[in-house]
Formats: sequence, C-alpha cells, structure tokens
Amino acid sequence: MAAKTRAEKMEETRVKLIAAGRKAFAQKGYADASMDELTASAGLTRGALYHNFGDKLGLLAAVVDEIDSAMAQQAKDAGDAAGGGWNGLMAEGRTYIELALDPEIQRIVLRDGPAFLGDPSNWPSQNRCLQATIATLGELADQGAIKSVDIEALARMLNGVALNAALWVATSEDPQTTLHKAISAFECLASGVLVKDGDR
Amino acid sequence: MAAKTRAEKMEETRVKLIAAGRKAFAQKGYADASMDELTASAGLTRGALYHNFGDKLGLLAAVVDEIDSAMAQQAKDAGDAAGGGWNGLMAEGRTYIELALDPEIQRIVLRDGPAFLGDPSNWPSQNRCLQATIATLGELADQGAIKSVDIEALARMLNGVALNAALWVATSEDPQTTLHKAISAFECLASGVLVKDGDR
DNA sequence: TCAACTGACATACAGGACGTATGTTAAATT
DNA sequence: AATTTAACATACGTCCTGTATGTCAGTTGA
Repeated sequence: MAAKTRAEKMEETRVKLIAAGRKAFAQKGYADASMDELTASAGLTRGALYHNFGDKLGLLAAVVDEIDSAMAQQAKDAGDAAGGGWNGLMAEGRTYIELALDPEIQRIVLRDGPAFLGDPSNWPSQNRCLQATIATLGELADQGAIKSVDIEALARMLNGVALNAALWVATSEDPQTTLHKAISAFECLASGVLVKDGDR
Repeated sequence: MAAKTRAEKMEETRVKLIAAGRKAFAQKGYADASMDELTASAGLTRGALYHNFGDKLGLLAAVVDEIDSAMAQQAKDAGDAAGGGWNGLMAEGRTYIELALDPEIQRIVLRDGPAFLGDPSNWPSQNRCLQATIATLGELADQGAIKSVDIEALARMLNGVALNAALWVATSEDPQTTLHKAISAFECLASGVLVKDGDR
C-alpha cells in the first residue's frame, strides 16, 4: 500500500491547487478569488499555495499554462488531421475558435490571463503555438503559396484573429450561430494571405 | 471673477480625477493603483471619487471611455482624409495600430480595460467604432466590392486584427520596425475581404 | 534502528485597500 | 434669511495578500 513519498504528496497538492484554481478563477475571476477559500476548498491552507507557487500570480500562471497547453495540443491535432499545410492552419484556427465556447477558457485564458500575466505572446504555451504557426507559414512561403510578408507578423495576426473570434463567440448570446459567422469571417480574412484569392 | 457654480466645480473634480486616473492606471496598472494615493494626487479624497464614479471600476470606465473615444475619433479622421471606402478603412486600421505606441493606451485600453470592464465590443466607445466599420463595409457590400460574409463578423475581425496588431507593436522591443511589419500584415489579411485579390 | 535534519505545510501577524456610514460646509431654493 | 440639498471629507469595518514563525512527517546517515 504504497507509503506515499514526499515528492508524490507534493505533486498531489500541486494538482489539487491547480484544479481548485481552475474552478475559482473561472467562477469568480482572478481578482475576486480569495486564496483562503481556494486553498480551503482543496483541503489545504495558504501555506501550501505560497510554498508551491510563490504567490497568487504563480498559481494563475500554472493554471493558464495547463489550459492553454491543452488548447494548443487540440488545435495541433486538428491541424494534423486536416493534413497540415494551409488546410491544417485553417483547421487549427477553427478548433481554437470552437474551444472558446468553454466559459473556463473564456475567463481564465482569454480575459484574466492577458491582464495579469501580460501579453499572451510571451506565455510559454502561446509561444509554442506561435512557433508552430510560423513553421507552417514558412513552408507555405517556400512553396510560394502565400504573399511575401513578414512571417512572424502574419502568424501573430492569424492567431490574433482566431483569438478575437474566440472572444466574440465567447461573449455572444447565441454562441452556435455566432460560431459559424466567426469561422467564416476568419477564413475570409485568412484567404488574404494566399497569393491566389479564392478557394483553391 | 466668476463665482464658480456647483456644477462647474463638480465638472472640475471629475476632470481632475480622470486625469489622475490616467496617470495612476498607466503607471501602476488598475489593480495596483491605490485610490487613496490617486485622489490625494488630485488634491481630493476618496469621498469625491465614490460620489462621482460610484466605485473604482466606475473611474476606470470613465478613463477608458475618454481615451478610447479619442482614439476612435483620430482613426475616423484619418479614414475620412483617405476618402472613405476601402482606403478609408485601411487608413483607420493603420491609425489605430499606430496609436498603440502610446504606453498609456497599451496598459489602460488594451490590457486592463478588457480584463476589468469585460469585452471591448460592449464598451460604448468601441461600439461606436464598430458601428462605423459596419456602415462602411455595408456600403462596400452594396457595391459588390467585398465577399458575401456576415458584415458584423467581418467588422469585428478587422477591428480585432488592428487591436491585436496594436498589442504586438505595444509590447515589441523595436516598435518602429514592428509597426511596419504589423501594418503590412494587417493589410494583407484585410485584402482577403475583397472579391478581387491584390491592390486594386 | 535511531537520532538529527530537512522541508512541506499550517498558523499567526502585519500592512494596506476598498466600500460605506456619517459628518461638514457651501451652494441653491423659497 | 432660513432651510434644504448635495458635494466632498473623515472614520470605520472588513477582507485579502504576503511573510514570519511554528510543527510534524519523512528522509538521511551511521
């Protein structure tokens, strides 16, 4: 019956705290989330929090990284399933937008994250996503499939459109209808990157 | 010597508080701005603040509205100067991006605003800007100049790209260089809206 | 096996911030 | 001129964050 080692227990508390953070930050928002209540809901005290994450922002960073990494992974999977290249890029964008239907993602990643952790471009998780987009655009550029514009700029704008579309869907009163409009508009703008306009 | 009426003095204090808010929010950020220090710097106390703006968020809303309205006005002027239509729309976008070079705008409008006041689309100032974009796109649609995609979605995405570009420029280490890249990428994506690709 | 030590976490404390309730004074009203 | 109103100041209560200290289980070395 596995006498739990110290490192195992510590990993357990980290998991508990991050889970409690996801709940509290999603429900009350980062600013209004009390660390007393949050840690108590995890069966702990603030001592565990400050020992493991340094401060309140440290926990937010951990929570955001976990959620955002999962988002990027899902988007990447969708892109690969679509065969990579341009179609893959569009699939990634669609997936990212669809994920914004989750209220937890809306509040924590799309709203509070940028405010309290700074520009998302500097998050480790977002950087990985951005690098992937840059790589794909680089291939397309080598094939002469896209216009000769700064690749990093394009990647950031494309990600930005997807993020903005996600936010719109998120705050919409009729998310399903808005989702379709947002995806269409996203693909419309994205098509501006292609050398030849249209669907081929 | 104009014995100041009560309404005049009240307007004065509102102006003072908003000015102090712009400074404090820009320097320390909304969360870390103390209302005691802020009001003291304006030669007042928190009493004036809570009487005039209800609460801390009320002051932020007033500050954001003032700044954002000025931004929208500048962008609109640039659009008119460019002759309206598509060229006007592009000029508006460029202006909006260029305005993001101001640190005050970066922090208050682009970062803290969305977090503490919610989605910018619901701000009165942003709504005016959005309505203007929708109107222009509507004209272009009537002329058959742009693709048949939901106008509101397009307008929101276009504004979103400009805002995202602004944020990128804002956090860049070399704003001037980044500015050019961002504007090019913005125009590249925007061109996806036109039925005929390219510069004419 | 046992004693000493390390560290994960709990508890107690200090500082500060927000919002409200109450007081004060100057302007407006009649 | 007396009264009322309201703009603002002052004082208070409550809550939260971060730190400093305490405690005990788990680890280590002989």
